[in-house]
Amino acid sequence: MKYEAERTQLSTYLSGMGLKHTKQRDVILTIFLDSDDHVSAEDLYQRVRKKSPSIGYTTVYRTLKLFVDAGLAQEHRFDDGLTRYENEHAHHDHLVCLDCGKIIEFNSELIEDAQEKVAVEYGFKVLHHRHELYGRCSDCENKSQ
Amino acid sequence: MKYEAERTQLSTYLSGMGLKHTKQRDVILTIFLDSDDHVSAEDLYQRVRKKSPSIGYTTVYRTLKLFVDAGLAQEHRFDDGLTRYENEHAHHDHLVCLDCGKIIEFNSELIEDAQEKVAVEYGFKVLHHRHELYGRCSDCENKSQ
DNA sequence: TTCGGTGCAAAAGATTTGCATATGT
DNA sequence: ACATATGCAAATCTTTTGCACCGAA
Repeated sequence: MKYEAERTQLSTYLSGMGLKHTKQRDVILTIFLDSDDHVSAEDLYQRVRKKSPSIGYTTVYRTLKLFVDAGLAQEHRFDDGLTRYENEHAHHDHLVCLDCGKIIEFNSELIEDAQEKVAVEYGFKVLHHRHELYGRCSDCENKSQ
Repeated sequence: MKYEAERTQLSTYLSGMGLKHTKQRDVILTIFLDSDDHVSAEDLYQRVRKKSPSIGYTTVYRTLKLFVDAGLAQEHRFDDGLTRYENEHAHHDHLVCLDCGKIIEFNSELIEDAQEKVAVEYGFKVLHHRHELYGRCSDCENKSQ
């Protein structure tokens, strides 16, 4: 079964907190895991209602918060003013091409290490971070020359 | 006179765009430049009304947008859901405390270098970037233990 | 005098909460 | 049976807009 790890993680969290495992939570989890990286509550609600029209917006909203608490999702606020939820999978950062809009994921041990040094310097405990490089990808750079 | 450069920049922008130089804009600019780095419209309004109670929230709000257009301020949305405006100065990144909301600025040559390595690796030309570390500041970390 | 600016009130957009009912344990 | 979950409606919170009056150029 797909998403076994996530289901287990949620179940563990639910029983550990004396919370219930409901049909709604199951449906929402499945659709959330199948969605693009950054869904808003509204996005997800629209997808959920196609599959289960009886599920309300509030439940989707509260379930996303639950996922955050359970460590399955991260909340992010972007410049369009919407709160989006990101499926917490292997950490990565982004290169965003301002010409073609392409988004490239990257990972850099060097950056993570340097970041940790900064955190230590300020006595700051980092829980998560966001790092985005905006510019021109190689394709667009070549095209414009 | 303090803030001469900023005043000139604003005046130039205003006349260039056929806009007017008003008392309100002057008051708001002065207080904005004297404020901490990351003020929300509400923050600034509270300070402004102490000095000039007749100035409305809407004017503060619209004036901040004006500052952004004039290149005097940058709009920034952090993950706490508020829009904040920062006086546009030398580049820096942010540490954001998820408990108390404090925002600390930092600069790291190490990170900038590591970032450049990533860019080269992907043939990416970086024009600007955004790097935020979310977590707990030393004060909150100590408090909770 | 003319056109942008201001301030109020109200709209809009998104998130959050209260409450009666439904449901998992 | 009991405590949590759900779904609706309504409240909040923040950002934005409409409009009549004001004021700088």
